[in-house]
Amino acid sequence: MPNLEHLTKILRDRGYRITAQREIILGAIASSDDHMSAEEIYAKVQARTSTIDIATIYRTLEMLVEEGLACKTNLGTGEFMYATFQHGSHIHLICRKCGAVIDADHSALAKLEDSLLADYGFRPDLQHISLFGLCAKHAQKG
Amino acid sequence: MPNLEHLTKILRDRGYRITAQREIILGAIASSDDHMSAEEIYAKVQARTSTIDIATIYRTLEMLVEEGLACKTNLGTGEFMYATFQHGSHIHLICRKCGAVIDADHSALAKLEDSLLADYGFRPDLQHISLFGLCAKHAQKG
DNA sequence: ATGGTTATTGCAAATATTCGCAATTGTATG
DNA sequence: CATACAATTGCGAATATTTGCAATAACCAT
Repeated sequence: MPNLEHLTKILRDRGYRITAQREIILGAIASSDDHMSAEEIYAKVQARTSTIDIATIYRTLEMLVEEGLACKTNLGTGEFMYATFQHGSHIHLICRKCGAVIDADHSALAKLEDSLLADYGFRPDLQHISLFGLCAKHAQKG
Repeated sequence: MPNLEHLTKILRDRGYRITAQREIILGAIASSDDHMSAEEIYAKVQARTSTIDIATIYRTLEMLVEEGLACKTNLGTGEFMYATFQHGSHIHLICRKCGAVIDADHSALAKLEDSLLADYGFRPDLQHISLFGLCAKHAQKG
């Protein structure tokens, strides 16, 4: 479960500079118990210091995603949601009719992960993925 | 394989009005052999008539996605890609390190589809999904 | 401690997408 | 055919995200 110190160590090891801005942003993310939008992270950071720019938030999130330390997920709300591994693994099922979001158990992805690695050498990030479709209610109607 | 007439019939049956704008937009999508971004669809439509607004393109795409007639996919390029069922089913595997996009066979999703339906009553749209992770090259390095 | 290098940042602008609203128009009804 | 209703549209503005650039600063070597 990555905490702030763990995250900064990994990033330093990979050649990134640990700036004050990044420590604050990583602190905001690490202290959250749910995934957040960029705007929510920005608001949390602004509560601490108003000098950090929203562009820096986006750049830091992009860095975390590229390093596999966070996931960027589209839940159909018009903004992306970000989660680290401390937020646990699960699938977001989003109904394209009513917008309901159902959290599904991660185990359904085990076979998929195995076959993508075996067939393509591809190691998917499946800790937080979102799948669109029809919920039980709307699946019955269609 | 939905063509223009097929698409308009489905939409009319579901209570949508078939406007001239929609026919042109659907025509642009139906005559494409690959998924396109909203900007690409807009450019194709502009080649035919310059009166259709980009907001109308987005509204039409949202309608198609909500009705399950198109999929909205994030390939990490900074814009969403849209595909209909005529574009065939496959998985887009996007490397978060180098951005490479690998098309994987759809069969890996069969079990997932079955278990989501059985366990949650959720019918996922899996014709075009994108999964981020590490390609064979970068998976070896990590 | 100092200087150099280059990664990083704030800011403004640009891009992709969505929203509010008044005007337009497709469809249904008489 | 005419009318009414409400869905749809164009337009401008707003929002979410990304980009370019000059200034700043983290890190390393001396």
